[in-house]
Amino acid sequence: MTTIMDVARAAGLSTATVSRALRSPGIVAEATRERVMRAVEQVQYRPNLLARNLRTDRSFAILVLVPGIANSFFSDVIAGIESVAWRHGYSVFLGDTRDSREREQHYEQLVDNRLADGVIQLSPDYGFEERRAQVTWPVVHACGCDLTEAPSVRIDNVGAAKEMVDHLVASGNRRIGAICGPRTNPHAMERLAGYRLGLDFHDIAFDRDLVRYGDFSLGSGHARAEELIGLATAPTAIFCMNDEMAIGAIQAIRASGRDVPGDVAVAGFDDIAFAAYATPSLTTIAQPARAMGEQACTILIDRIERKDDTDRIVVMPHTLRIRDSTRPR
Amino acid sequence: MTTIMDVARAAGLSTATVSRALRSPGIVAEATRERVMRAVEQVQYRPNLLARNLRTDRSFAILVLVPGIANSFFSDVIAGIESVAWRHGYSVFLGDTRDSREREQHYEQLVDNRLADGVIQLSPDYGFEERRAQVTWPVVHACGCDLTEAPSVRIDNVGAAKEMVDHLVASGNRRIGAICGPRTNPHAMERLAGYRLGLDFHDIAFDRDLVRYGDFSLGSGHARAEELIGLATAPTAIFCMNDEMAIGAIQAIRASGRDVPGDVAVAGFDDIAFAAYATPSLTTIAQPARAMGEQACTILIDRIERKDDTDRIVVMPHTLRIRDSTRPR
DNA sequence: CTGTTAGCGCTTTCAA
DNA sequence: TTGAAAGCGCTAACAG
Repeated sequence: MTTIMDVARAAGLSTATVSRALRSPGIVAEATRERVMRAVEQVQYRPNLLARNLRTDRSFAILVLVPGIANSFFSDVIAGIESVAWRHGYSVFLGDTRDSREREQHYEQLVDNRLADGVIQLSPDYGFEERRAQVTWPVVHACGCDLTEAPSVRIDNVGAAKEMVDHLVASGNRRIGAICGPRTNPHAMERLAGYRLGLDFHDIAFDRDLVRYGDFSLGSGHARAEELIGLATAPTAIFCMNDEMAIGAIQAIRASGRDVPGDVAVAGFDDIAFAAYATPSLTTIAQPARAMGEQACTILIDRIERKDDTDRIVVMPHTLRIRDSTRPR
Repeated sequence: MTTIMDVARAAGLSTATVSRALRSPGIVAEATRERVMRAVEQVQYRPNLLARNLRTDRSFAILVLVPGIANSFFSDVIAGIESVAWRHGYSVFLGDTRDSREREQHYEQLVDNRLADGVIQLSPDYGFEERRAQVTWPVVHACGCDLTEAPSVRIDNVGAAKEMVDHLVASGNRRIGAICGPRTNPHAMERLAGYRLGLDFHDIAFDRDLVRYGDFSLGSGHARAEELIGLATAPTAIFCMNDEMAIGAIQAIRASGRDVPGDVAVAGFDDIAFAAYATPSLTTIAQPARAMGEQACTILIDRIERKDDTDRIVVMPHTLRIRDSTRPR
């Protein structure tokens, strides 16, 4: 393995000059720089970033904490993060927490140990924030909720969910079921709050029997939908708190011989790529997943490089996308 | 920031002893170890892994090169990689190459620069292998093709595609279209080869008009399917080289007023989570994505740690999963 | 079993 | 504009 010493030797210069020529080309003489570059070529020099990072106490890496990489929405957010990180010369560590606090803390050690300069948290879990005081490195939430502290980026989950209920009511539904996420999930709870707000607004009594709790997976959407349509007074519409559950629900409803939206309308949340290609195409709330990742990463890098320390909370716009799964009958 | 010196001072020991107590607890006296641990607590010591890695010339990180993180199949493979890496104490760098050679090479610098110990390549592109001779770090392919050099893990793409054709023929189809991936993609080409093999086997003439080229996306499946069903002599079955395109195709076919599988049967490849929940549920070839990632990561770590240098090519089993989208009429 | 010491490869004063 | 030299925080001989 060649080192900066080899380059110095080959160029007949000191290591300091080689370092300068490589890092701040402006401060060395033109001719010197060329000699260095030639020597670099000649000995096939590849800087050892481990050494540079140790010396400068920077790693130019960020850690992304994601509850589950296989989730379509999250992978879109990550794609956004990656593109900004790439543009700024940062690498990204992927930390799949699987909603486990143990894994999360283990991964945070990367920052503690100087292997990463900061973290982007995709989980809305604000429990993280309780330890915020002891956390010395920069953190930003890419998918925050109302209670998430700054800096963070999020959408108005409550407002979006209420809009969806408005739409379902406007389409002729008054008996509206919900397939929620886990009770411990802030996104799920905020969307549920928006759902209740919507019902109240339209003077529809809340019926706890019409609310089921899934885990954001296709399978749970399927299972919970079967329960709902099996009810004595089944709902005419089901609002699922993410698209995966909605797609699972559609399948369950059709398998029972019912039509979507003919017998039961179904709505989702997120607008993942599959939503537009579901059969029938899925009405949902579009979150700008990619842009949220880009925003979060920009904020994080600004903080790492101390270009901006203001505690921003960026609320991104969402869009109600009406498709066939809720077309009025 | 506290260092190993602070711990040594607090414990009244040398830094060497502290290092030993932390790294190989067995070789220091019980009492000493306890003193160290107490001191670590007391000064809130967090080892600087940058320094350790520099000293040991290891990074305990691997680089995963993926053509597109948002692809469901790839994110499953990554989940498998991550779980094995985690178990062995390795972190994973995510390199989204977007099929760009420039990005790929940029990311490879991480290994060149000692920030990663090895790489797992998810792209089947064997062009990478041409440079293999100059590549000094360990590489393993998690989704190889026939031409991929060892070490790699893959499935029998040709055989699997042929099996699918067998199934379609057995279900009463003789006019079978194909929606392929890009001509430059080895997986696409191997599956196409299997498709032709299947046709030959059943004495069905190959009709180039029945083969369309997409890019593995939902949208391209939709577009190419529209072309196929618009043909004067439209196919009675369409074999898509991945599930995304198959799901896009199903939507296009149904939107045209035709029934799946009634008028046109549709098959996919991969068996991503959405396949079983498509409407109708999608017949496909199941690849053990997660297990492939696990295998690849195990092989890579074995090589990094020189526990096993044999040039293995692991061929994983695939499964034809017959679902509603191809049920015989 | 523990301490002393010499670096790992780089950047960055300080002097020239 | 360049060089000498110190040192980032850690590990691993080598002694004792």
